[in-house]
Amino acid sequence: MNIGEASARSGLPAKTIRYYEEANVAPSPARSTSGYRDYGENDVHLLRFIHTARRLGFSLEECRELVSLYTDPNRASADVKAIAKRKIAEIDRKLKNLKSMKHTLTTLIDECHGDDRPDCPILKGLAMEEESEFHEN
Amino acid sequence: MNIGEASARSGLPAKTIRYYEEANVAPSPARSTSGYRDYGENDVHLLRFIHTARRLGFSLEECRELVSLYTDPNRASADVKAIAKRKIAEIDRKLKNLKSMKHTLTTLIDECHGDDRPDCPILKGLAMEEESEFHEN
DNA sequence: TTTAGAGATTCCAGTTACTGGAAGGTCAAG
DNA sequence: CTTGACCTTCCAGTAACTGGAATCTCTAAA
Repeated sequence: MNIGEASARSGLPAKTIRYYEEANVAPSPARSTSGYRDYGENDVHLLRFIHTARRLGFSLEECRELVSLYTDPNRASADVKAIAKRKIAEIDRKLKNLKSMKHTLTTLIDECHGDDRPDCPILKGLAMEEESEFHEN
Repeated sequence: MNIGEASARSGLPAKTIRYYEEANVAPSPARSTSGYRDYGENDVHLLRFIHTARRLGFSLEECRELVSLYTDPNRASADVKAIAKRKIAEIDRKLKNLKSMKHTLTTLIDECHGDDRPDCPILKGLAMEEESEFHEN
């Protein structure tokens, strides 16, 4: 099948599929005489696999790792588990920071009357001297 | 004060301060005869303001907006409130997706025995045909 | 048969928000 | 006077694409 169909069936834009191929994440399929990429069912599976991994927050680098684990019949599931665990820890950090951000903004908004008067607690809150309760990204 | 001190006092790396200046987010301070940037207290306030806004998840574009609101004595706090509200909605979307990601990964990990056997539920989960329960980024 | 349109190809540029490094100028201390 | 820390500018690179230009190729209709 052409890249358009592979795109429709994997959910990845054609441009992105080409980019992934260039970046050695997605497979390099056979080419037709006219140079069109020709994908098979297995390729679509792999593209969907990558798509899902990306949406789960894995970087392209991690996807490369995951794909090689996926295609390697001798892989150890312990390797995969370790990657997934690292990812969860990272997600927890992000959740923590986002919650803190939301709290700060919500507090700020609650204190803001939102009229046309020129003093605004949100701007004041952003300008505060002390460190806020969240650190790092 | 030199950029190094402004950096220490605002928490922003010197490189980043220069970049912000180039990007019209941070102020362009006066220069000494030798070309060194010379920051004042107000500049440091503004840099801290920008730093906080960035950590709260505002893009540089939004920071530009916020800074102009901050420095404009005729600003309406309603404008600021609107930006903050947009930001909160965005944070909520991110929280939702991250939670969903975490749930999926946790489920996958729980099912994974993590030994050296070659079949791994995580990889299987990633390869599943059906759409997962989360959509968009 | 021609022709229009969709879809394919490659390559180049731009995005966001920095970060690193090179090459060189300046400043204060010893 | 030299050393080392600090400053300057500029160039390149990062991640993960996205958009656009110029150019094929394929299919179906007039």
